[in-house]
Amino acid sequence: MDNFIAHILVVDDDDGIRSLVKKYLNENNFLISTANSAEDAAEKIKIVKFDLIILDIMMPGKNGLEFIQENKKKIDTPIILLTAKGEANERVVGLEIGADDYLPKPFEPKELILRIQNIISKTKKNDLKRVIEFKNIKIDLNKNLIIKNDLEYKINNTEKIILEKMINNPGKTFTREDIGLQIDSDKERSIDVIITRLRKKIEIDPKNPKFLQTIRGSGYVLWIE
Amino acid sequence: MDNFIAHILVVDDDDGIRSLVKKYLNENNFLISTANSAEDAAEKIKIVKFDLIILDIMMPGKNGLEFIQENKKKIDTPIILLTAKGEANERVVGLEIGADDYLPKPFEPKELILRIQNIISKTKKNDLKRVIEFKNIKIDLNKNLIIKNDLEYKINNTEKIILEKMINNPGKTFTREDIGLQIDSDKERSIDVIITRLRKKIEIDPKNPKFLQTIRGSGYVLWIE
DNA sequence: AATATAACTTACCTATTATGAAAGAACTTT
DNA sequence: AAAGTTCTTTCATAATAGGTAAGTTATATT
Repeated sequence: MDNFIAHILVVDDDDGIRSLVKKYLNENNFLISTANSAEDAAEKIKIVKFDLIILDIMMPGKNGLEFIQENKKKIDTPIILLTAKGEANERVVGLEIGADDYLPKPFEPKELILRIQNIISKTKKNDLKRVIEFKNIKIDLNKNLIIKNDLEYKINNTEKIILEKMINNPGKTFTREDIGLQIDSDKERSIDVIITRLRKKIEIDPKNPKFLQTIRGSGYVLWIE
Repeated sequence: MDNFIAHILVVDDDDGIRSLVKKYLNENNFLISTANSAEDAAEKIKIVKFDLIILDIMMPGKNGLEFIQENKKKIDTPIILLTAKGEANERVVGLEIGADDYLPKPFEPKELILRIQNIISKTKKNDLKRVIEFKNIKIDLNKNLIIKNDLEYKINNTEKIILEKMINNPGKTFTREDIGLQIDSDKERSIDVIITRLRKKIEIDPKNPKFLQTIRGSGYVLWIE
């Protein structure tokens, strides 16, 4: 009974809906937490890492869209929006600013489950790599180590956060802003410097980076293969 | 402007909606065919391979759900369902039997586009060529590299944009204006220069271009084979 | 063949962007 | 409090993009 599929945060100001959804999802093996406002939710996601957030758009105080705008980049938890029926405009905005899916009210509980499973399966299938190896380099995020030519280099927390993101999105270009959000810094110069340091550890020839490359005008990419 | 993103079949018994959707999607670079019934659609998919089907559920004769059940397994074209508002039940059934997404009426055209792009990108991602090889040349748009005779040449963003277009439309002549639009330049001479630079990287004998050829008075073509 | 038009090439210039080193500030650990 | 880390700042230098100009070459037109 304690073997849950996923931990979901349900954000809705309506007590009825919250408890209804909670009850139904509980019966279907999801672990549910709830929040009754965007502010409440913002607090909770600081503490717990959820697998999914179900978010009502219309709420007193901050609404769902505002919540997404403020938090989506920092967290990468998928979000399903609950929209009032017919509110096509809100759905558009929601998807544009980063919701992963939406569900127009009223919805069948069964549909909610389908949508949830769809999203969870997407995000769970690439479970995160912690140890990778390529060429003569081994990166071990569990031990905070990079091993290059049998030499061990320690990586600190910042470096680890960046590497973790990049390793799990090889080939994806990260802007300095992207990286900054992860490590909670808005100093672009600092990010340059951190990249330089990383290169010293990860690259065979740090002056001619093969793996951690610059995309001029855009940011940085990690190539592994 | 014969360069469509995707070929879409719109199935709806309502003339108004059909032509409206067709018009809007046309303006957004989709090639649209229409069918006014499930039966009609069934005929058309026998002949043409569409990239996507937009399907109204409620139609006289066979309805959308029946259409899916009878055809989904044979074809692997993704389907977006148009559902009447509030018909949660139909949505559930639709998703269960194989629709890929649904759109509750009324919808914003913009939302339709978003949904379409979402699905197309999933299915087409692997179709858009990012790495191609011919003769002794390999173009890797992911890594921004051209490899010729085992020598690596970096390509910058401008070159990449041009190459990407050309690679995905080999044999098509691009005017300088076409190219200029892509790279946001209206300087024809500049484009000459960029082509020259590209040839140095891509051609075995840049003075006698085999791949990136001039169509005098018109523009340039890329031949790959 | 003479002329006009179009395309190519080279070299140069400027603005932008990235890098590297070094030193100080902020934070942790001992 | 001292020592060690890590982040930030600054600044000088380097690399790159992409446009311009001008002479050269190729192609078409008469």
